[in-house]
Amino acid sequence: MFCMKRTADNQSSVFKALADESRRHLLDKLRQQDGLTLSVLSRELEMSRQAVTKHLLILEAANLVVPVQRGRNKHHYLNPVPLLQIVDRWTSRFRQLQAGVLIDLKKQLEVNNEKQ
Amino acid sequence: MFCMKRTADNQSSVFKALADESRRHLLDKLRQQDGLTLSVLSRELEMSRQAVTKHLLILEAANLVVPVQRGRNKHHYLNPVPLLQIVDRWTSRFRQLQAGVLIDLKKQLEVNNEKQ
DNA sequence: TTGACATGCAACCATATGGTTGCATATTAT
DNA sequence: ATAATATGCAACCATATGGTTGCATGTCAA
Repeated sequence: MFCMKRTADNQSSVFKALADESRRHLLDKLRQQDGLTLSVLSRELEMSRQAVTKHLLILEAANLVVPVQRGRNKHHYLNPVPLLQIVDRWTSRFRQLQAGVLIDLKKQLEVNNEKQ
Repeated sequence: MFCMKRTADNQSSVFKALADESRRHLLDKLRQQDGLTLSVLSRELEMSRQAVTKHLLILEAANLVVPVQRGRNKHHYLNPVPLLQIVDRWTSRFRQLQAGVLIDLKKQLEVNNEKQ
């Protein structure tokens, strides 16, 4: 519930967050080791701290990463829920087409041959 | 096979293609009715033809849409395979975390309470 | 207390992106 | 043939984006 409240509406922010490869690397890093701090992330991913900050803000906006301030350290925790929501939604939307793909491809190939 | 050959490597193009809402609308439109032509898409989505062209080029680069030229018409067919590949990959990557989410959230809340 | 460490914030920059306009080309229909 | 239709192509524009630099603030440890 905590992690659902802000993600249901705007799948846009999630797609946008996932669009950048650096941010996907960040997610992967956090998946390997959760709760990493800003400076650690910037060190290990060989990115400037400020760049990491900007990426993390976008990931936080998509609720994919939850920041926890502890003292002077900012820890980052992964929240897979928005990702899985998106995935489930788009899967159900397109899974049905999978069966029809072969037929479609057939159609396309016929048309292609027709033209060549 | 036909639809797999170019998508295995660069998930980047797929993420990029999905990042824009207009392109997601295009995919939805094609999901509703496959094989639509460029001008029809631009009419029904109330976008300029040139804008649609650019979006379709990006979708084609991600192999999410397959164009078929027939006479003076360019028909567009949906290919759900790259999407489902991405989805499966990222699902398997993050599904395992879903079980641990509650524990993580607990940890976060404890830390939050500790600070307040 | 004081210096090292972790982060926040704002300005700046180069490039990418989404979109438009104008013109050229190719195909269909009358 | 000729006009209407469908698309391609290139230049241009405003804004978004990813990234940097410099400085300020806040926290921990000696």
